[in-house]
Amino acid sequence: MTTSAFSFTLTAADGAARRGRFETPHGSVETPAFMPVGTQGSVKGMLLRDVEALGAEIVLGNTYHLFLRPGDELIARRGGLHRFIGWTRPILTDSGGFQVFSLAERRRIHEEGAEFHSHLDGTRHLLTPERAVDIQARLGSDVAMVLDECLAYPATRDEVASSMQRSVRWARRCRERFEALHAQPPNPLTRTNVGQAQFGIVQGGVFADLRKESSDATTAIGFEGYAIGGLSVGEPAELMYSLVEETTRRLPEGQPRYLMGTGTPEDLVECVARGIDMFDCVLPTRNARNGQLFTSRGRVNIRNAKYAEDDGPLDPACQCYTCRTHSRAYLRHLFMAGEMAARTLNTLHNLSFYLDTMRRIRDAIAFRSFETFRQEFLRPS
RNA sequence: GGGGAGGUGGCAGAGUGGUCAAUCGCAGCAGGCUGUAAACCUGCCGCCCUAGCGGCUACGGAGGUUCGAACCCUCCCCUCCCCA
Repeated sequence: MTTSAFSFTLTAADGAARRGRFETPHGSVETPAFMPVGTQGSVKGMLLRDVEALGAEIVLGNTYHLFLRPGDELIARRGGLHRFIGWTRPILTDSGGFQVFSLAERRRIHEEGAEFHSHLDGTRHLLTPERAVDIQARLGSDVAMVLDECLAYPATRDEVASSMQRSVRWARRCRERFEALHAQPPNPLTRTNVGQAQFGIVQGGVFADLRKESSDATTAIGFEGYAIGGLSVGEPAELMYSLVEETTRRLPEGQPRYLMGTGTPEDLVECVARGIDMFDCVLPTRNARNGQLFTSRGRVNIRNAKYAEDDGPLDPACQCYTCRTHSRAYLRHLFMAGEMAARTLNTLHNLSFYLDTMRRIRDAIAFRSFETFRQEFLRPS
């Protein structure tokens, strides 16, 4: 059994920016791509029907969350995550490595894996690299991530080095398990993983030499794609950009590069400029639910009193349903009144803005006008 | 007419001699959020300002007691409840 269902093709380049497409068992994804986050099998505040209508070609799911609830075996019995949630396009699952960071006070980490106290009921669970692979195989995502340790910023060089080296060892174990699973004929619990790809994750904090060491070690293992993890955790944006730039230079040209957990609209443009092909981030969805909207003219906090009688659209340059249909005054009213529709309309807009930005980025690369686009985007009128 | 309860910052509601510009909540104002424990979190919220253990005005009104009153006393105004 091979992983031949996954392939990546570069179709254009403009400077370091790349335009491409990857194929999965559930269809293709145009890159650079933004992947809405659907941690628990739902993009919060949205119907997946509408996420698809916005042009999202792939969404995220999370190993840790889906393992705890409703359980990966339950999902496998339903035919896998796609069938379970009613999403026919590609899905990428994160490994739970981010929860090693975000739930730090509820977990203990050792060589074998990460031990969590469930945030739901306190029960103890051991997430090992092998287990993370098995769970994602049962979920049947198109792209599975290796289990890594996402470290907090700042951290000392020694802490980052030993953590990064452990992430490499974990990546090796993940790959071995992945290949072992694919070497066996599909069984009822793993048939969902046919054609699944696995991405390695580069760590190394803000230390360029450690990033380099991690890149080399991770690419030596060999994955279908490579992610850059452990960034956008509080370090200055310029530092992140330079680390992204140095890291992508060491990654294989012909394989997708995924910057995990990033970022602001500006981050997307800046990191595409440095060779990134894939992004995911909770900012558009979370901030939407909290009243902050991303627009062509900057961020809008719809709670602000100055919008109470603003009859204009949220973003005059946006064609999404929210902007075509409703005024800022109405959106503010809905939000202040705590109406669910406020969250949905806001999320719809923010995702639309992100996905539209990616579309424009792709077009700009294809037309070799990416640098012009970038200058205009970062200097909004 | 008789009896009872009460009037505190936008609302609601603590406080009942000093550490009270006054708990908590709501509403309001502003900020934050980057592989989602997040429809969440933080700050401000009498007025003024050089924003401070700063100045001023304050707990229905007017007096009074006291070194000191939102808290005690007197009178007045007002509200609510019960019985006639």
